Amino acid sequence: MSLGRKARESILKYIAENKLSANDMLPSEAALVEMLGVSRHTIREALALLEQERAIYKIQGKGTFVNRPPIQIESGLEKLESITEIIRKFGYIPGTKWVSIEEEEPTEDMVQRLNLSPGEKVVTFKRIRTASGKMAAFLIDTVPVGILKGKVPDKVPCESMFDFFKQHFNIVIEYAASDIMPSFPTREMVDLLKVKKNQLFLLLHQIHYDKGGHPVFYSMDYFNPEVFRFKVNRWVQG
Amino acid sequence: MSLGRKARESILKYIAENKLSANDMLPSEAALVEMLGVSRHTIREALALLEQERAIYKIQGKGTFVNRPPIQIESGLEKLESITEIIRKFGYIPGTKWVSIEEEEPTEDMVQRLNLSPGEKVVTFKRIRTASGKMAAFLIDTVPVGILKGKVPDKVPCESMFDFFKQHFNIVIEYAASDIMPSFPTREMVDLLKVKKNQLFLLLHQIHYDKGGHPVFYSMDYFNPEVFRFKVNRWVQG
DNA sequence: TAGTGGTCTAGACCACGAG
DNA sequence: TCGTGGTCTAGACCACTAC
Repeated sequence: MSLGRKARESILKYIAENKLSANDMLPSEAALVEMLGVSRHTIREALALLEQERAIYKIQGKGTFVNRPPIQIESGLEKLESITEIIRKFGYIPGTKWVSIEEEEPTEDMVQRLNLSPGEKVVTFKRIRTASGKMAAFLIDTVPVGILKGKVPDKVPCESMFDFFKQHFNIVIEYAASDIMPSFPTREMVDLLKVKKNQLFLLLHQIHYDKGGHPVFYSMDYFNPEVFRFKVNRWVQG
Repeated sequence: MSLGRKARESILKYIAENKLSANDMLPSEAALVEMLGVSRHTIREALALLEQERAIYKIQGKGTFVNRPPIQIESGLEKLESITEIIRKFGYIPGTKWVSIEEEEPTEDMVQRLNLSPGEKVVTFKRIRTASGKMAAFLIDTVPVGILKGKVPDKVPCESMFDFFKQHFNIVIEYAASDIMPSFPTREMVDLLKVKKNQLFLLLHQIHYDKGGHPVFYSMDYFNPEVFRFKVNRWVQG
């Protein structure tokens, strides 16, 4: 953990211990330098982090102030996390049941969305995710064979596709463009999961991109709303 | 204009003049220091700006690279807009059919969510929103009478509640915490809207806050997914 | 005038990636 | 091993706010 991160923690601790509330002024940067024994650059790094999180705000010439607290800090759908992380955050134990890994011809849609080369096939991964044993989500991930270096893996040793791409192909997912919609289960899900035909699911269609903006994989995630409460934090202008 | 900003311009100019394209490597930070005659700190400031704009990306140990330019991101649910604006953005003509405006006793939930004073009542606004005549959404807005200065309006002269609060009470909505879930229509909706009992809706439960972080109103919005395609842009870490 | 955050410099060492 | 970006220090001056 960097000194900047540590300074961030210390400042948060200071706010809590001294019971600072909305619009209270923090110690000046010079004072924080003395208090925490680090350089001003490091203090400003910590303050920049807190400002990004909307925990504080600065006014030149006046000082640094605590932001209105009642804004919930809980992160919502706008933050891209692996489903494993999300299940843990909800206090459940994540589990996975593999359904299938198959090489397929891509649909026209997929060719466009994943920017596939002519003739390039895709590999489809199907999984059931569980939260403390309860059916939480049904996941269909579609990956170009090119990304997998032409090989169709017979096993994926990771809980999360993010870890899989990071560890085996050094690809870091950074961004996902998601369509979100209500949905009934597919016939396959009714058979596999023993859910009712008219049970409600939240369906996310997502294209995942790496740092360079290249599409890496497509996913169709059916979430069980009885397990998850989905949140979105929405800002004007942002 | 700061040196950092100027350096940003110079780097963009460099990219254009040397015709760098996606994934081409930029000169190293040390090289840019020499080229532009400023300190490394300033160069890093300029690069941070460009990285935020997603014009470039960095990989530690390797270098700094030009990003793929056409990463144009349609704004999604994470941006808070009035439904009127959203309908317009989809190319439809927004319309409103008023259902009712009624003063009510708040539920316990509502007392907590809207931080109501003891005994404070709420006013419930029910509307049908249409998009070029098609049923687009069913909206239930719940407002503390305190916000309305104790009066129950018999009409709302605005298309959007945001405009209503801005124009009549000088309250600017800045943020909403939303729960998002799939839903069937309520019995009221089935009667009013002539929709099928098992038609799918996307339901958003939202608390709207003003700039000061005070809750202003609660809304339950049932969206017709046949009219809207909902998007969320999701980032790692952000 | 004094105190605050904003910008900038010069220099150092560390962590990562590739040959 | 070398070059890259990541982190950190010490010190300087500027711009804005308040008194």
